[in-house]
Order: sequence, then C-alpha cells, then structure tokens
Amino acid sequence: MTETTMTIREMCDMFEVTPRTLRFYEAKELIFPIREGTKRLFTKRDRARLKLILRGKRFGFSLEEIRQLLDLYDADPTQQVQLARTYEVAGRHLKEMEEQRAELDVAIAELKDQMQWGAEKLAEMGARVAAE
Amino acid sequence: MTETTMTIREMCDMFEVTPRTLRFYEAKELIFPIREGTKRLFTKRDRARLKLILRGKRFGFSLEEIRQLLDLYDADPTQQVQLARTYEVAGRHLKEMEEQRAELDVAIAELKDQMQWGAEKLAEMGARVAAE
DNA sequence: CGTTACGTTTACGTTCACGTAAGCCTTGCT
DNA sequence: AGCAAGGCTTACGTGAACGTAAACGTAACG
Repeated sequence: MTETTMTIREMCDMFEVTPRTLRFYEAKELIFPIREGTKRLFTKRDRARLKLILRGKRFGFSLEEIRQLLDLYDADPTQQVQLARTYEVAGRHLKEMEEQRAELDVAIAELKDQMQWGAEKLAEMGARVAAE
Repeated sequence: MTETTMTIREMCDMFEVTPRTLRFYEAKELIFPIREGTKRLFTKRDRARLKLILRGKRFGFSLEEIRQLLDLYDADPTQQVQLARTYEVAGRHLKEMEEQRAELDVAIAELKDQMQWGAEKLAEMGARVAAE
C-alpha cells in the first residue's frame, strides 16, 4: 500500500491552514500524524479527517462536536458497544444536519426574494443590474 | 399600526437568549431597540433581525458577516448606490449559501452511508438497531 | 563549517461572543 | 415608608480557536 505521507508544510498548502492549526488539532486529538524522529508525517487518514474537520467548521460545529463525528468514520467495527453508541451519536448529527439543510433552503429562498425586490427597485431607478 | 414592542425579558423568553446577548447585539449595532426612559423596547424590526441573526449563527457566520447581511433586509430603497452595493454583497452571500447547501448534501449523504455500514456491522453481530 | 530552511516545543497573547458580578435607578406593591 | 423585582451601566472574566514570539534541533547546501 502506498503509505503516501505528507509533511506539515505540504498539508498546509493543500488545505490552506497554518502549522499551528494542525498542531492544535493534534493536541485536541482530532488527527494523529506519525513521527519520524521529531517531525510529523501526515497520513491519508489524517487528510480524510482534516477534510471532515474543515467541513464541520463551515457548518458551525465546534471542534469537540466534530471529534465525536470523526469517530464515526473510523470506528472499530469489532467493538459492538462502542459502535452502537457511535451509531446513535451519528443519528443525532444527521438529524441536526437535515434541520440545518431545511433552514438553509428557507434562508436561500428569502435572500433570493430580497434580491428580486432589490433588483426591481434598482430597475425603477434606471440602473442596470448584471442580470446574467 | 400595532407598534407591538416587547421588553427585554419577553424577548429573551421568545428567542431563548440572555439579556446580555441582546445588549451585546445592540452594542454591535445588530439591533436597535428604542428607549422608554432608560429601558429598552424591542420592535417588530428587532425581532425580525434577531431571527436572522440566530439563523446566521447556526450557519457559522460571524456577527460581523451577519451585520452585512442584515443591512440587505432593510436597505433604504431610495439610495441607489447603497442599494446596488448591498445587492452585490447579497449576491456573494447567496453564492456562499448555495455552496454550503451543496456541501451539506454531500455530508449528509456520506453520513447516511456510514450509518448504513454501521448498521450492517451491528446486524452481523446480532445486535438490534432501532431501525425507525 | 557556517547559515539557511524547515520543523519542534513552550508559553504567553488575541479575537470573538458572550458570562458574571457589583452597584445604581425606577416601579409597583404592601 | 420600605423593599423586592426588573432593568441599567461598567467592567472584569471566560472558553474556544488559534496567533505569535522565543529558543532550540537538524539536515542540506555552497
């Protein structure tokens, strides 16, 4: 298996974060880079997790909430009890995200409405709007 | 017109926030309660804005970003230049929100996938999952 | 062999979004 | 008149999520 690891700088460039951020996430046990001597090497798993972390942040989740979600994506499938708990947590998160989606739809519709109204006002005043 | 104003406590009960939060939002010029003597009275406009503020927060926007968005919802329709600028800002926000929705759809799909996988693992182990 | 580039730890600083406590005013009972 | 409830200002405190500076290690390059 191509254990294609990356240095901290490569990670930073790829995800547009600072080294501090990656070290901070490691300290918070969100990612687990391996050590070559003293230096960190980030694995494919770390990249997958980081992607989910950044996504979660955009949705307004805290790092602690994200940590719980992350556990779902590589839960030990042999630990029945732990898996069941994780499954339940995931269910709550799913519900939350679906609610957020519904709310987002409303917000988008309202914003479009507002913009439509604005466009009309501007038209009345004889302005040209890039109406694409 | 029924200028149906509310006290700070009524607002807090209605929106599940603390007085501190409302005063803080006023200081940040997100809402503009009128004063009866020294006390704040919150208008319908304040309620509409607060609703949008809380929604924005759930989407991960900062209060400063939200403030810009809010201006859109009661822009002065006689100020053409200002309206045009606001319209443009709104366009960017709309794009951002649509991107967020797309991302959210992906996240939801992935999470469902993960849960499906988890459910199967649990089934293999002979556990019963509330499959509602 | 010096120095430049890249990485590390440790630790204090900062911004955002409020929480919390102290002290003061009015308003409405009783 | 007394006083409790509710609101106000001022100001310091707090947790999350990093930023930033200092001091050090080491690996490669000219």
